[in-house]
Amino acid sequence: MNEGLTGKTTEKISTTERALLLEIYSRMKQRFGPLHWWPADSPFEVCVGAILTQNTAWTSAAKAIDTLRGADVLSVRGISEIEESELAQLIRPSGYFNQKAKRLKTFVGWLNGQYHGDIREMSRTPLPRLRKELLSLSGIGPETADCILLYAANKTTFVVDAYTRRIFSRHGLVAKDATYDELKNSFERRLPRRLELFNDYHAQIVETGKHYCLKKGPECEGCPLEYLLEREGT
DNA sequence: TGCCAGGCCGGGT
DNA sequence: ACCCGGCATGGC
Repeated sequence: MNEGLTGKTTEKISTTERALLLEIYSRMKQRFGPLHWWPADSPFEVCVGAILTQNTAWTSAAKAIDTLRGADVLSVRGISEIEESELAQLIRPSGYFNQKAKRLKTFVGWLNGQYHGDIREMSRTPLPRLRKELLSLSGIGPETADCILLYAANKTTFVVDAYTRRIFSRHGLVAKDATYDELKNSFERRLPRRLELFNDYHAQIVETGKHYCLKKGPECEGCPLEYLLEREGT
């Protein structure tokens, strides 16, 4: 029986654990098709979206992004030059607008100072160092950093979010209180280290979560992972 | 009406 | 090293 994907570094990785994660991916992909995330027109918009969607429904973040685009501010220069208080008003629909305005300012300030405001230049930095730099910014935590790394900078890093924890714990595959890094390492050690796989795997998880694993709402009926529950028996 | 959404920070223990 | 209150709008 599966003992769960605990992420302990001493744990041996069996071929069946790897196969299980790949099977889960296969079933999600059969359900939703390839998703080729992230929904954005440019790598910089990915970064903006990653900050604006923190603990917020994507539809709300998308509204704020549309407002920014409409105000012709959805660019490194645009965010850099606009007054922070004015920026906050533009992104009101995304919630936490004062905090997020500051976080966007922090991000572009760093991007300008370190990489001449150039995402491609940023992306040439090796993954471990770039991840540490992002995490050092106030307002960029592990999930936001990994989203930027994976979907804007094309780094092969696995993104963990609320859906990942909820889906995999609901199916008895991880502890409910597993930390971010435990979950991330668990996936990264078991899965082939391929950019396209990491990219689409997280996208499939979010799609699965939105359809079948909200806190309230539809149970697992029709969920691509529903078959995993049969062995639980309460 | 109240709860929830693709987190994170800062201060306290 | 954890724990918690705060942050805020929009949808159901």
